[in-house]
Amino acid sequence: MEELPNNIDKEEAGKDKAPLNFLERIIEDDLANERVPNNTIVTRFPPEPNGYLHIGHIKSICINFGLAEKYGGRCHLRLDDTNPEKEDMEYIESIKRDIRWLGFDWGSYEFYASDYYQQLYEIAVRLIKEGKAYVDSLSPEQMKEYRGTLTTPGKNSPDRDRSIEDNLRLFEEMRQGRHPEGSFVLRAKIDMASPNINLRDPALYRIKFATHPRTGDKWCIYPMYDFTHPISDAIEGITHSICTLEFEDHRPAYDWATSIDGIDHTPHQYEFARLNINYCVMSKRKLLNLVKQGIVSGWDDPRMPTISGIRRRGYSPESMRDFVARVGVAKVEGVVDYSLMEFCVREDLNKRAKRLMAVLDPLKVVIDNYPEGKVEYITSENNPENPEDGTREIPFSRELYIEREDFMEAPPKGYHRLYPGNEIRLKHAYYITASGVVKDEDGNIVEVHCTYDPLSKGGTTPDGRKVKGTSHWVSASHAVDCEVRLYDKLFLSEYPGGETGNYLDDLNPESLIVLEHCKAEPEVRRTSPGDYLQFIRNGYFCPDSKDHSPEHPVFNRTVTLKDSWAKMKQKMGL
RNA sequence: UGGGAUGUAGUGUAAUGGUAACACUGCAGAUUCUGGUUCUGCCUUUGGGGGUUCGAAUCCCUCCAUCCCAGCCA
Repeated sequence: MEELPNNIDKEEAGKDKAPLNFLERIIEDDLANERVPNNTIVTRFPPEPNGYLHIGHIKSICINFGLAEKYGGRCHLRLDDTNPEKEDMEYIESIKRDIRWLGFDWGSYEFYASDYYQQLYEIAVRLIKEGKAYVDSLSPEQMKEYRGTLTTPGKNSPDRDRSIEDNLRLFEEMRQGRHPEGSFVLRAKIDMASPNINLRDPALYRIKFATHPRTGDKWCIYPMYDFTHPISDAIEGITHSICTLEFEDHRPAYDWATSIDGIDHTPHQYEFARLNINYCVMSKRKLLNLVKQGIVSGWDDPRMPTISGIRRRGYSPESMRDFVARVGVAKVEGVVDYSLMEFCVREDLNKRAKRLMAVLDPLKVVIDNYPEGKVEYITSENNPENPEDGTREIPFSRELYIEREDFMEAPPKGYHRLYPGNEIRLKHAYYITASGVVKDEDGNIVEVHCTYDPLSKGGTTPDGRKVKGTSHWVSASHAVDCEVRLYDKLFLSEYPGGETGNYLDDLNPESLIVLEHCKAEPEVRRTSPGDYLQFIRNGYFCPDSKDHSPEHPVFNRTVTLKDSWAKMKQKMGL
C-alpha cells in the first residue's frame, strides 16, 4: 500500500469515513493483524426454517451480508435444520425469497446443517472414543434435577463413567433406531459444576423419529445446536460467527466444540443486540400464533412484521436496509421507535412513488357553471420530486368526487379547505368556490355545488390570487371503483402484553379498515403489484400482490403521509 | 443469593483521556399547486457516589438498575 502523500489527504480520507460499529472494528483489527485466513472474511446467516423471517432478521441479514460485502468476503446462507419436528420446506423457500428481495445474494454458498450430519456423527463417535462424550439414560426430568440450578452446581449422572465400549455400542444402537425417543441422549463430558449451565454436560444428540425435510428418514438421531452450529461454522471456514446476545452464554460451548481435536479451523463468535421495535411482537412463537388463530390472514398479512408482510404492505427493500443502517449495531438491548421505520419508508417512497388521485371517502361535487357533458384532460405530474417520471392526462368534468373531509359547512378555525363561500384549488385543474349543499332527509350532505373560474385552468389564475387549500379529485363518470385497505399498527400498546402479560390483549381492533367503492382516476387500472404509489394527500399505497386486478383494483396502505392538520385537529379537540 | 452482559437526550447511535454529537420523535416558524416535500430554529443527554488526572462518557473502586441463562429448541 502506498503511503499517503501528505496530511491533507489523511484528513480527507478520515473525513467521510463513517464511524465503525464494534463488529467492523473487530474485523478491521483482525484483517490488519493477519488473523484472517486468506484475508477473506466469511460470515453466515443461519436461520432455522421453522417460521418466516421478520424485521429482526433483516438486521442480522444486513450485518452478515453487509460485512462480507464491505470487506470483500462472502456470506453463506445456512439453514440450521436440526429439528425436523418444527422445520418445513415452505419456510426454506420463504427465507430464500425474502433474502433475495432484500437484495442479497449468497451465490453458490447455500448450505444446510443437515449437509453435515455424517461428519457430525463421526466427530461424535470420536469424542466418545476419546472419553469426551457419553450416552446418558437419564430421563428429561432426571436430567433437569441433575443439572442443578442457577445458583447450585449440578451433579454427575450415574452414566457419566460408562465405558467407552458401552457408549460406542449404545450410540450406534441409537443411530440404528433401536431405542425409543427420550431413552438415551449423547452428552458432552464437560463440567457439571460449571457456573455456566450450558457447560454442564450439554446434550449433543437426541433421538427423534421424525421425517426431516431434507434427509427424510435417514437419521433418527439429530445433533443439538451447541454441537452443530460451531462445527458447521468450522467446516465452512466461517471467520466471524455473528449472532444475537442471548447466545453469549453459549460462547464457551461454541469454543469447546471448535476446539475438538481434528477441527482445524477456528471461527469466533460475536454477539450483537437483536432488533426490537415498539408496537410489534417479534418472536416466531407469537407470530405463528397470530397466524394459527386467524388473527391475521397469514404470514404475509400486511400487518405482520415479517419480511413477506412488509413487502405486501408496500415497504421497499431499500427503505428497510436504510432503516437497519440507521438503527446501528451495538450490544445494548433497546427498543427502536416504530416512527423511525415509518420515516425511512416515507423518505424512500417520496422519491419514487407515482402520484395518483384517489378519493377514499367520496363526496359528490357539481360545478354548476361547467358545461354538461364536457370532458377536459388535465395534465398532471407523476412525481413532483422526480420530473423525469413524466406526466399523464386525467379526465375532468362537471361532476366530481372530492374527499368528504375536504368540505365542511361550519369549519373550525384554521380549516382552509372547501366551505360555503370559500375558494380552493382542485389539484392541477381549476379553482372552485362552494355555493351550496344538497342534503338527504337525515341532514347528511350528499352533494356540494360549486362554481369554477375558467381562467384558473391548470391551477393558477392570471391575477395571481392565492388559495389556501388544494383538494384532490376524481371525475365521477370516469372514476374507477376500487377497494382500499387501510392498515395500521397491529398493536395499540408500545409493549404488547406489557400490562396484562398477554400480547393479544393489546390488539388494535382497527388495524385493518377495508374501504369499498373508493373512487380513483383511470390510471389505477394500469398499476400492478410491485408498484409504489402515493394517493395524493392520502398516503402511500401499493396494489395488493394477491387480490389486485385491473378489473377490481385493491390497494394496501403502506403508510400515511405526515399529517399536521390531523395533529392540529387533535389539539383543538375535534 | 451463581454466571454472562449492558447503562450517553423520549428513542437509537457516535465521541476510545482534550469544548458531548448525529438521526428519529416532539415543539415553533418559513416555503409550497399534496396541511406532503424542502428549509430554519428550539427542547432535553453521559445511572449514583467516590478516586486517578491540569483535564474523565472514556481509566480505577463501589453501589444501583436492566437484560439473558436451569429444552432431549435454535
